[in-house]
Amino acid sequence: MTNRNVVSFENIKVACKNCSLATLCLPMGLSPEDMERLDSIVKRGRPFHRGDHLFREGDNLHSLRVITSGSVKTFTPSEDGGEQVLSFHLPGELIGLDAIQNECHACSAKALETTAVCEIPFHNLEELSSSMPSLQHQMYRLLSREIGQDSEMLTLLGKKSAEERLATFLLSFSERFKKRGFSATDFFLSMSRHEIGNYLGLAVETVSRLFTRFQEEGLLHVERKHVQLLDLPRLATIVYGNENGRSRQGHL
Amino acid sequence: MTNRNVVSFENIKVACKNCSLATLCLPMGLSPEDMERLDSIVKRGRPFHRGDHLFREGDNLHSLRVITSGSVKTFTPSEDGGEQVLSFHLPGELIGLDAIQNECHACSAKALETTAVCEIPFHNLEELSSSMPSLQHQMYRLLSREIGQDSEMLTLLGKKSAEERLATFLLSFSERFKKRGFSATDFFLSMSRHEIGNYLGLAVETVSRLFTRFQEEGLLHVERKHVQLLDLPRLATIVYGNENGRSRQGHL
DNA sequence: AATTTGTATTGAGCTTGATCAAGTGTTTTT
DNA sequence: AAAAACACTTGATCAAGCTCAATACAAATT
Repeated sequence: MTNRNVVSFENIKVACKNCSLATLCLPMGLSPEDMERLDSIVKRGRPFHRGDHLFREGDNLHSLRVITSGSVKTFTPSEDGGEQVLSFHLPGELIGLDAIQNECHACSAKALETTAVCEIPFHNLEELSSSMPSLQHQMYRLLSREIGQDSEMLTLLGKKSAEERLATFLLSFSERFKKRGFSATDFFLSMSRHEIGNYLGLAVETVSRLFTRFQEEGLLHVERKHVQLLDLPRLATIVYGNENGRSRQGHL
Repeated sequence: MTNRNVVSFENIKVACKNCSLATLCLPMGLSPEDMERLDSIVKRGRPFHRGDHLFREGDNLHSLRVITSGSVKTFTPSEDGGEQVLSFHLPGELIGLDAIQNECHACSAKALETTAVCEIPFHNLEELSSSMPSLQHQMYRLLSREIGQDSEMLTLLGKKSAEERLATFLLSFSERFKKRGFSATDFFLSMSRHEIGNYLGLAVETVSRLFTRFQEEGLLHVERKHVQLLDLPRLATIVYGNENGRSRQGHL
């Protein structure tokens, strides 16, 4: 017997128009009618748990996914069990874009904590965007943004010191949490030191030492995953130069 | 008096359908009719000379550009005169994709030698792709490909040793030249050692030393910009591991 | 042809951050 | 509650690759 009072996940239908993330997410800038059309192809499934794969390298591309709560890392596994963390994703962010090229995922994605996502079947999205210029435009913008973000990361890995890398990392999360209505100075990082190091091209030990040093210098307070940024201006100075930003490596 | 026998650049109209790069370029996979429509919005201007900017960081996005001959580097200049080279582009490659997000170029592009390009006004392209699903699809694919390439570069900068970086660089050019009908083992690099180092996150001196060492080890012959790869298999071993690929830094 | 300027190579020494190793604290399993 | 597994921190040492410096070579300019 089906109990009408039981709310099953399949029945939970949070529409884009009611979603607090709409201004950060794919529907950004769409008219209410367009949003409704987009909404009709979006699927909202059951949540993933810490460590679950959202998809694996080599999987066929079925859907793009938007994080609605929780967080995710994307990474390219290598034969020998190692991996390169490509990025960490927060609510409102679209993942799977690198799979469009070959209709096959080029990286894996794993939930860092309990995580809910909206799935957008790519075939439907493509079709819909064909008849909805505003959606097509938004797709171009999001794809382009991803490229721009990757470029910043290239600069980080190519030119910045360990100190600058961690400061950049922390400020990036600060801003992203702020945009989502959370504190810019007090937050929990869902990933391990190991994953931070991997992402930033540093050894775990270096990350750990830097956290300790930053704390000694009064830049932040850290206790395990809980981070409180105590001096945003000084962190910004480390990242963007001025008296503090002592960058390695030469000019061209 | 206008001499009808003088061919001016404005009159040179190499259509996509006659272009040898069509299979690598934006029109890839379009039907002849669709290609014709795309062709109608493409502009072919006069060539750029070595050192000329195709566009600068901060310029408004007018057009995407495809290299038709020559080569280009894209880079983000930093206040202090330094720069991060983001990538080197060969004929058939589309540049300017990172500008779609803000309709403003996020990097600069400079010709490394005499270089010709096709310009595709983005506004027209977007409009056209709205009524041409195959073109929209191709745009999604190209944007996605760029993201995938950036990810590979992140792995290179985050995990690979200097040796692996240069070997990867050389094999990448080898393959790209081959795709364009040139020799995979004998080619000229149009960029300086400085630019190679910048791109690979290495000092010029390291690049120079590696070229010397690779030559001593019989992997290649190099004289200034002229490179001859003598042992592709061994270069591949450096890049993709096996007995040779001694990579720094740990697994997760 | 000679000078200047820019680019590449080579050497010596140093620094940043990796590696190795041990120890502490936390979480999960039994 | 104890044990095991895991994550993080801290210390000591080492090396890859950067910096500085000198030189060689090529291209451009006079």
